[in-house]
Amino acid sequence: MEIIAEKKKAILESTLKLIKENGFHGTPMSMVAKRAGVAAGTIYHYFDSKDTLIMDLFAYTQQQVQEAVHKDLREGMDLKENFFLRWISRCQFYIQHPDVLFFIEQFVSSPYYPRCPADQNDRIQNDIKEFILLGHQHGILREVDHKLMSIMIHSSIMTAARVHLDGRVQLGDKEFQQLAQMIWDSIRKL
Amino acid sequence: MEIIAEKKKAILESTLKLIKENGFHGTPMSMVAKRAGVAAGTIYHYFDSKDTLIMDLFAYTQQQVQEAVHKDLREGMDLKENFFLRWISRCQFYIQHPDVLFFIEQFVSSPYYPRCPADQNDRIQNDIKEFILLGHQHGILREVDHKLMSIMIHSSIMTAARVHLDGRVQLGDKEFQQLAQMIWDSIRKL
DNA sequence: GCACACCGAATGAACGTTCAATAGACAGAA
DNA sequence: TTCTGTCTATTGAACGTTCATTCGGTGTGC
Repeated sequence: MEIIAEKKKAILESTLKLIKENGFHGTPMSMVAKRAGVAAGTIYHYFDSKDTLIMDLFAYTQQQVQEAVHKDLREGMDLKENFFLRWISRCQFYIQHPDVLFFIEQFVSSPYYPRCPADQNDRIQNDIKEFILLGHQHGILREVDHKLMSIMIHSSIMTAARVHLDGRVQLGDKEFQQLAQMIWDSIRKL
Repeated sequence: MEIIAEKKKAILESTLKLIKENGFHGTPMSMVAKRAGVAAGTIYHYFDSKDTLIMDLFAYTQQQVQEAVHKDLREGMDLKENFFLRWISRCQFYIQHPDVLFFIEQFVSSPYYPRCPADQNDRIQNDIKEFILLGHQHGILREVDHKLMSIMIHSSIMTAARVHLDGRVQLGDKEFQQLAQMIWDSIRKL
């Protein structure tokens, strides 16, 4: 766990916010610099280029998500509880951090994504996958490729969070439970 | 149904392909012009700006998707058959037209999307929604907001197609059936 | 001779990146 | 303590490129 220099962090955070507001293109380096309270040149002290800034930002957000979800986990839960907790806390994280959600969405459907190392790609779904493997061992989940399953789950989480943030549908406790139940029913053996 | 001038269509199609290859930024108007076999200025005869070109392209792809799905529909299917057919044929359309999928993905997670009229936003899920309403009337589907449900369904389709195209998981007939079944089980009353 | 589709070089603004210059921190030498 | 040199962090004006857009002009059909 590397300690990130204050200015470096400021740069990452401003980029995150600006990309949410203006998209990848809409955010020139000069704007990032201004928002972060540094000079344009300073960015290049920490990052080789705009591209690597964005790639690094992806790794940075990944780490944030993972930490947030792990914080909520407890011992001694059965698989279903475990699933509900993971699904809901991840969804809530995205809702509390819209900039992270928007950035990840934009990143994964951009030409940047395929360029980053496969193991990092997958880290998004890593703890989901670990959970699925367990479920398969117990014979509770359907016999579906676990990679496919984990991606489908993660996509459902992001979609739900997105819909809520867009204001298209308000998600409260009841809806979280409903959604988690829906996805749970889609992966478990009936 | 407007008849689209040949050059206009060529411009739309090249933009679609180029955006798939290079993303929104990576595709300058000059490149679009070259690929479409027209002069740069010609683009501005048909479109006010790059922005409106992209917005129009969105409407254009929407229409393509809708036509493709409707072609497959037959009369006298029960709700489950209906759902399977819609889910699978839409997924297959995206797989056969990766550029459409990539463009839509990129578009909806960009600052362009919120800028287009709400009714057009929703047309993506329009026929899905119509189906859901029917299912609700028959008491077959869960009591979940139909807007939410239709978005979740559409997202599952796009995700599946995407995973297949990325080569992360090969989808054959068996997998399509499995997936449609999963999603079906997530929306129906158990 | 008017209207329309089309061309493509020219324009000007925006943007990523560079770099010479400055300031500060720190270590060792005197 | 003071001086000196080195290294790093930072600055922001300047550079060169790229790119969306414009516009004067050409060709074609009516």
